[in-house]
Amino acid sequence: MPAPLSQAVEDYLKAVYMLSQEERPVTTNGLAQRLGVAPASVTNMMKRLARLRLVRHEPYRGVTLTEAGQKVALEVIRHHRLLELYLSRALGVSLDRVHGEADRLEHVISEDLEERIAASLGQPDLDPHGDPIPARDGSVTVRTLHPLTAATPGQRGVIARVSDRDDKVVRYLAAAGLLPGVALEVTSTGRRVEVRLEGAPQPRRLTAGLARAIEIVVEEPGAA
Amino acid sequence: MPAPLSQAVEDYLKAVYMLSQEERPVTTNGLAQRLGVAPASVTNMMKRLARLRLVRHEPYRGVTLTEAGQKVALEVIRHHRLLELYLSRALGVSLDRVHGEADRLEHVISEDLEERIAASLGQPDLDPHGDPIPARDGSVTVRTLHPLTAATPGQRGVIARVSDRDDKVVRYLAAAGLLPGVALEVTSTGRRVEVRLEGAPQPRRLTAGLARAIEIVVEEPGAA
DNA sequence: AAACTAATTTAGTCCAGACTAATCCGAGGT
DNA sequence: ACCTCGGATTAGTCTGGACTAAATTAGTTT
Repeated sequence: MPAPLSQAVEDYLKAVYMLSQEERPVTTNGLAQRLGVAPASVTNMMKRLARLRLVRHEPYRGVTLTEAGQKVALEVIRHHRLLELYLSRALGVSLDRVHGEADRLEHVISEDLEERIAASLGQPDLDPHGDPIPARDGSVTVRTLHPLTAATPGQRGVIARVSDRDDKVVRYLAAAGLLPGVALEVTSTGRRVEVRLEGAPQPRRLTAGLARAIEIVVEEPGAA
Repeated sequence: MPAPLSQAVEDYLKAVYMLSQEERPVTTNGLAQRLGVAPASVTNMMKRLARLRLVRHEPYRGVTLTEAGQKVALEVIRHHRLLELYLSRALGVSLDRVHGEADRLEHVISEDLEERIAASLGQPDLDPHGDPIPARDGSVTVRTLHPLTAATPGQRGVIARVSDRDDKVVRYLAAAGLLPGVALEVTSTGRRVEVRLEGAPQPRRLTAGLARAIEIVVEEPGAA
């Protein structure tokens, strides 16, 4: 059996996967920034991961995950998102804290525990921020979402995802009731987006940073 | 604020505390064996911990925890035992697996999560093996228990504790129904101990290794 | 095509935590 | 008082994972 992977290795692989979802190619600097680490440290680790056949590293060009590397990344992400949902649902941990807690727990739970958590949640497929939970076999159900920043005035929709990157942002959004599942109408766009929550009389203005953290599913007026 | 302590440091402090409960002085070899590490590594770490004022180290004599060191150890043990109980109760993890799982989780849960777990269990004071869970303030309620190996024939009692050191042993005992809370009568002692469980017609013979893992509270015939 | 710039990689260092091999105490038996 | 022997410590090495400073490369600009 292969030696167990360190927490650091898991973190790097997870970061490569997540960055590759948002921008190609995945750069050294991008990873360094995401991980809060010096670029040289990233290069170093990428060489190690390449030796382990977990990534392909084209010097100066970027990095991609191999099959094996992606498998590890998805496993860690599955842990992370299951834990977020579990902590939120079963223990009432607030939405802005589940991310940090899960970041540490994700590396230490056994497959047995993972499965028990998944079972107790009914094999869910979305975490509390609206991100998909990869299945045990590594498959991910993708939804096509619309960033709130790209909405047009008059559009109605439902919040589908709230980025968990910055817990300050999450804390603010949660306090304002801007959570996955909440219906809203976009009343004005531009530098700042204005939305009116379902049932609320007043629209509410969001800073660019807040709006960027939200994605919605647009309501089809006459969908089947 | 002091730098956060590494997992290794927490493990060593926990081991010092637990060993000191069973034998004085706490020796380098004892720790090495307990931690599955070479004696030289222990000496090394003890010097580091002494510099951090977490232990007092008398070279060639042994080691004791300082106030600060004991506080850390009890905190980790509290985490460990709360987690064991939680995993067992809330997620149905089997008794022989909770220990290993908790050994990894104990280092990564926040104080907030610790408190939520404790609350959801009703601030318990015993873990599923019958070991006391230290309170938040570091106080530990000690019970006087009798090792099964020291019992005399005819004594009746209730299993109060099952050592979690060796999960093979725990697995066996759990399968045999020898768990905390179970009433029994000691039918014969010596090299091998024989006990009859409450309601069982046949006594059951235990190897020395199994008997050593069990402690009981002896039934007072006419207690007030 | 040459030069500049920003990103990347290399080179060298550090610390934590483990190891082995060699040395050193200290307690008990003579 | 001395020797011996097992436990403890020192000395030296290794690996993982981080850092800074210096060198290199790719892409853009002129």
